[in-house]
Amino acid sequence: MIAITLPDGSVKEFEAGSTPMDVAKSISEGLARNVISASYNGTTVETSTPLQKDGSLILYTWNDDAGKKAFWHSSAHILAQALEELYPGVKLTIGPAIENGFYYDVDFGAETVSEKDLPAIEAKMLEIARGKHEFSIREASKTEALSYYKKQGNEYKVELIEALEDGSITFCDHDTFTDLCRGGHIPNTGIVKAVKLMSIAGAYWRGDENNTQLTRIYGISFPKQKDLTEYLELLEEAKKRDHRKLGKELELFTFSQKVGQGLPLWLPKGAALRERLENFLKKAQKKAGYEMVVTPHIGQKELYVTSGHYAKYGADSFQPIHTPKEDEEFLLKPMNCPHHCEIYKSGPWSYKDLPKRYAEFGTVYRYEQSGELHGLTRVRGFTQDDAHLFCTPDQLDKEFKDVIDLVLYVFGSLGFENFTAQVSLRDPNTPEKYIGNLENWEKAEAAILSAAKDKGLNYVVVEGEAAFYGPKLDFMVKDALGRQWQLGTIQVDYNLPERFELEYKGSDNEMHRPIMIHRAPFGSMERFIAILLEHTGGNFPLWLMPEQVAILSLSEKYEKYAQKVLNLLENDEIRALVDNRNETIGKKIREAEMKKLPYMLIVGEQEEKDGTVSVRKHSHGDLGTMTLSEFSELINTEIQKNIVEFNV
RNA sequence: GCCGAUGUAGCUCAGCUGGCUAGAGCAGCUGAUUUGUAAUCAGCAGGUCGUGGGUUCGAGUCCCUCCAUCGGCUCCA
Repeated sequence: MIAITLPDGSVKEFEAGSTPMDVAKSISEGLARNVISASYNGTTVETSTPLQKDGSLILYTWNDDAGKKAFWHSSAHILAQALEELYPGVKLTIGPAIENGFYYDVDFGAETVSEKDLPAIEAKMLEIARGKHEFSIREASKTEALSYYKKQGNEYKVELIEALEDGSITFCDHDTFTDLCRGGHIPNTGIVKAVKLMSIAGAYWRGDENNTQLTRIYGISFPKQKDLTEYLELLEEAKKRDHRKLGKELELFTFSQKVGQGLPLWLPKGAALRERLENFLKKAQKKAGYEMVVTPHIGQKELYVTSGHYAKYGADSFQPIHTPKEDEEFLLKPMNCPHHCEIYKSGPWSYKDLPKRYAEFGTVYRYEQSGELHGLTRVRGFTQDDAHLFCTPDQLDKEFKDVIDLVLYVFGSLGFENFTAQVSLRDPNTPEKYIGNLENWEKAEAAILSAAKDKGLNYVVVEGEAAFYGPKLDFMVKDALGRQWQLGTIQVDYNLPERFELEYKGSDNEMHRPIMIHRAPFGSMERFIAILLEHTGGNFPLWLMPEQVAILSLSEKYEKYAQKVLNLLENDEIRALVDNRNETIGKKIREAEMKKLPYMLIVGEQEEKDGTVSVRKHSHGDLGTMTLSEFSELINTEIQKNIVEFNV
């Protein structure tokens, strides 16, 4: 007999060799029907794995993340079998579960498979699923495993197996299909009732662009057809919040083939929104002791040679600008830091002058690969809400923490609650990617980790995500489709001060090197506004709205009164417009609703007589009649509600 | 940059296997209407079918080049 501990703490005795499914059956028949995966002593097991010793068992259903993972991983096996049947000779590589669904990377050889082929593959998958084939794990020796795939001529699986230890290799079988697999499947294929193959894409073997490009097929599957329908509806809803679509509809920004790809053009309403955001941050920065600076959009090549940017990115950047004079080369600035270093260098500083905090909404240009451009979230010309802090080692911790507070203030004020704090460290295996010495890197990384810890941030650590000059604390936010984007960033840098030979005089009358903090709470205006658009669906907080109120005249007869209302609102610094077109009130309301105008004021005979307005709120409907001062108060209360002052 | 897809009027889209002067709705303009909480009616105008080449008696439709966009990969100072 073995003792099995369940998540509620209860311990039950079972015969050795009982399976998680047996345990589920002993608890309830309903659970046995729904259990699709399990973990034993912290390791994923099959529901059919015989348990031989005491331990703690967790049973998973579709409602658990681990259950979904097993479900989708198993679906990837079904996809692989379908592909083998439809495309004999296809070489399988890897097929994991992902956040939403699964994919399988395969090598089709000379054959081209496109989206048109997906329905046929889906049909095959469902046919296999309906066969209710059981998944079963078996162990295999390394020799056996190697010879199996060598016979198939599958060099990818051979490479994978060669990296595995003999004795730890398992295969998973179902129906006629076999795959190298470490386990974690649902009991049988029949549980998969709905499948949708989403897209097809190229993906490099092992994520390295020097390797063969494989074909990746993305899919998602569900235990009920209804779940799939709901998921697809959710995706449709998300598409409505796409910032590219909303940006066009709300007349915020546009692109022009003639100007060039990745170079956004800000329309009047977008520019107004942007300016408001800038002012919001400027105000907080002023309180936090920042000073604004302004630097040019280009700089001599030498500047970037000094900073290291030229060596690192020179070949992949916009190429140098040549002047009539020979041997003169300028680069479009890809970053503001070198310029700010030179500002620091413009005067001698004592430790009493530090920290210096130079801020600039600095526009930079980076030659991003064409396939990488994406609306406003990845562009070639963008404006960073940049600042560089130069401080003494003693000041570093406090300065860093103050910046964290500022970033949290910005995120909080704009409603970004679901962000991930990510400590981005260097990859110790690729030192050639970074400048500076190890000692400085370790100091910088330690500074970030301890500040993040002290601040109680819930953060993840990711190696290999650091900038080439220093580690970062990044604030990641997801877009409407769940893709993660880096918005705010704070970086500790010991290297640029060294390269630019920055100094200050210490209390010991000796020269010392300051430490530099790079930081951008928004990240860039472009990306921040894009993500803000997707989060709010275009319904920005009232204080940010380019237009807050539309005054809709019932007919042209009331134009004078509408104009009077407009003037009074403008006196209260409320942004309003008059719609006095020769259209029905229904149409004016409809258009104002579609433009997401927060408030509509309807004025007609009655209102003019009483000196009132009839108030309608976007997506809430009629709020009734009120006097203008009542309305003014209503709207100002709402505006104030959103604005929290930044306290240092 | 790589893999796959897409590109028709300002916007959203139709145009089957190549065949008369390329269509619709919305937006625009003109006129009528002067309106009470999500589309008033009528008329008019608007397109080198992304670009350049090719096949063909004939190309929006087939083939190639390039450009841009979309979904991924790689990259992201």
